[in-house]
Amino acid sequence: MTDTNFYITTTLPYVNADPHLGFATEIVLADILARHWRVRGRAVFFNTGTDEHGLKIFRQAVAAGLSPQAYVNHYAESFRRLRSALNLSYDNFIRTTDEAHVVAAQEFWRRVAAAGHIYKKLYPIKYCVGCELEKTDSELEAGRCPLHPAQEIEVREEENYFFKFSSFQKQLLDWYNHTVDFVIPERRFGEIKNFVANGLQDFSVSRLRSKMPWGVPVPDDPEQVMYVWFDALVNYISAIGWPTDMAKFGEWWPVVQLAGKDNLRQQAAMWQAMLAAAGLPFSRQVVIHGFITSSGQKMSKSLGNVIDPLVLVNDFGTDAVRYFLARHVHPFEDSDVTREKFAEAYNANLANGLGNLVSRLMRMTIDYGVRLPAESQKQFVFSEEEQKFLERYEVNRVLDKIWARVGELDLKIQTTQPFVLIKTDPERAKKDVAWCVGELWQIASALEPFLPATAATVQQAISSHAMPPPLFPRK
RNA sequence: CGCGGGGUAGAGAAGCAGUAACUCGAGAGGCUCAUAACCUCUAGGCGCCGGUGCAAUUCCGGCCCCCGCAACCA
Repeated sequence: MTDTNFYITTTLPYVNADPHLGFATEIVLADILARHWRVRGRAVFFNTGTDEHGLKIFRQAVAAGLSPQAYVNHYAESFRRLRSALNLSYDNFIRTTDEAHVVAAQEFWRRVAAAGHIYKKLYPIKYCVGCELEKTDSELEAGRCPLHPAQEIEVREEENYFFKFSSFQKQLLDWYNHTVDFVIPERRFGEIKNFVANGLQDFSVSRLRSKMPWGVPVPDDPEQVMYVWFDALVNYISAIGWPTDMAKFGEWWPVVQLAGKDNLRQQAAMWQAMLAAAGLPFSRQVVIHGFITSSGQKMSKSLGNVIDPLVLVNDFGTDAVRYFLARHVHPFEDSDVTREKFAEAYNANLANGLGNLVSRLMRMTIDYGVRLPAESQKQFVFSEEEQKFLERYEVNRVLDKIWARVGELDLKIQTTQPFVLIKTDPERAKKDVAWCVGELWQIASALEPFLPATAATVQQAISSHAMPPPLFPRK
């Protein structure tokens, strides 16, 4: 990534369910950042896609009576639908089952192995005979499977490949200490420094093919497939041409990665160590956001509090959803979202705020015959403050600023009262309205990365001197 | 003493030593260009107990309560 180029990526969601609001938030944030940099004149490469290998998918496909490929095709499609639903401007949609990605993952493995960072060892796994499943420690309660507490957990040995994560501790810490803003926000950076400083354990990067065939084959070992994480993370480089198109790779790397807090380790430590092991530079930045809860609880089907982003889009419109996710979901902290909160923000800020402002101003503009000069319809720059917020990923603060301007404009109309003056001092009234329309143009321009369609509608109304349809009807 | 984050008006959310922003919601006025919209005013708050300071929401100590993580998972 050069000074003029900007490479941003979301994490690749695992395709074992339809897209949820959390991922929608992440990808909308990425889209806003991408659009904003384009406005500011940088070339942008915006990547997203789907993570499609692994045991969970394999099992669910089998349970659904589908081939894994058919199963992931179905979900990849459902994630692709987000593009139009949320008006996303990504440049690339990578699937980890894409041939080019599979080849890249294998090449990546070869390089890491050739550098001596992968080894094979026997690995004890905890197995619940009742479930017929391997269990992680966090799934066990008091050393027993919560579903089959009467049965002993069996320890079985399996031979897997391991990645020498532990040898990268010093390199990671050095990097962290020399890169002030590598992980954002700072609190998360502290967490990962702490984690790495406390010591790293090598992790398993393959699975027995006989147990789990749905993965990228390990080069030169027909018995094993890559563990899903190892292959999926490589997408960040395979998406920009590594290893076949190194010119393209050099143009865009390193990347700014967005991820949820559950992904901190994988993105900020494991993946960085993998890059180092392959002799590649670290990422530029890892931005960690929070989770979305609903009524104080994690969204889950059994609680019935799941909010489907596509339903919101259907009921309120694309820009309304983008608006809400960008301003009313905190960029870094967990946020509680309910349909009520959404509707409240919609009515207060979109219908009564922006939408109403456009109506009242356009009415006067047209009735009084006020036109915004063409040259005023060109210049736009984000204020320094707005730029700073965007660079810190605080998109909510930028919207706060923009909505403050909406409020000021409403106030301006109230104080100057052009609708009264038009009867006694029409010149004065028209001048005031002209100023207001100029400001409205600026507001619309600032809104472009956030609400692209709305921004265009407002600008179109101003330049064509025509009343737009109500932007956000009250609900 | 496993690690970490946090408790600011009904809700969300800034500030982090010197009259406690802002948004929504509530109450009372005003206006008429507008999507029963808009403007003004009002009520209401720093979890608890100590300490340091001229001054503490802000620093220090203790307590209480939430919430993550602890190697599957946005």
